[in-house]
Amino acid sequence: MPEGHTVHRAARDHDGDFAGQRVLVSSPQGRFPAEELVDADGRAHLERVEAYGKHLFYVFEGERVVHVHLGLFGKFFRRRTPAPASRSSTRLRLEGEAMTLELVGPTACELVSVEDMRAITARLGPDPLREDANPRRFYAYVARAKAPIGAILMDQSRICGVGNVYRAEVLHLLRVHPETPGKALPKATLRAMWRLTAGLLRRGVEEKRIVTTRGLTLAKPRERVPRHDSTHVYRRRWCRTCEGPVSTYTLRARTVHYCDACQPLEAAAE
DNA sequence: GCGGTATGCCTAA
DNA sequence: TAGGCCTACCGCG
Repeated sequence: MPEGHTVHRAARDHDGDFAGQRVLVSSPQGRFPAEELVDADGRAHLERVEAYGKHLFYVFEGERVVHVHLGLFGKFFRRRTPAPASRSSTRLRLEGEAMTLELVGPTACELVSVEDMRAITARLGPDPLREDANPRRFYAYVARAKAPIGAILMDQSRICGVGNVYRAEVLHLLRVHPETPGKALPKATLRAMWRLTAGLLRRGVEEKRIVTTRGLTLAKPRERVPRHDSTHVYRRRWCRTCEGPVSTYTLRARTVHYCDACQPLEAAAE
């Protein structure tokens, strides 16, 4: 689940659940130093929760920040308070007035300072899900990059929040081959790429899952797009658009999915 | 119960 | 580029 949409949705939900409260903080698994954050009653005052790309920041009183990165396996379990007993693998547990949160399997869950938080976000490219995002940094880099666009989209220092699923789907919808060098892409295609990425990510935040089919509009409340129909090429054997075979190869240790017929290399590189 | 798989990313060589 | 981290889930038997 964890591409940018998951993280931004978590920030929104958790901010609503806990911001402004003295939250009971613990680490049933013992690998997060909750005792360094809490007062004698086991609680700490949470001011707000913020997302930047795939990074989450829980900002507590006193400029103390819990930095979370879900990695490949990380997952949240959100329940009403009082919640049932924690599973033993729970790295971080937050108990608020109405909701209780458990975090399992994250790559990062650490107590940092506000300066550390700034240093982390400073390393990231613009995030299409943030109001303050400036896509010009992305355009400027791609316009002179020899690197394939398929690699650039996954590079969090160039554009952040995009993962393997959105990469495959954005390139497919724009009919761009993943091996196209950045600088071969027309400016108009780049602008469309940013807008499409932002639109798909926003839809993901609302639907709490990645759906790139059936346009950018949200599914009707009860109309759940079946899993096998939620992407065009990602993890599919046959292209949803042309029904031809989906090709895969490994680029920087990640499997790229694309359709050779819909995304020819020449066409994209004019 | 076991083995394979996954939407990520860091480090060593 | 390969390996490691770390967990849930699913299909198979």
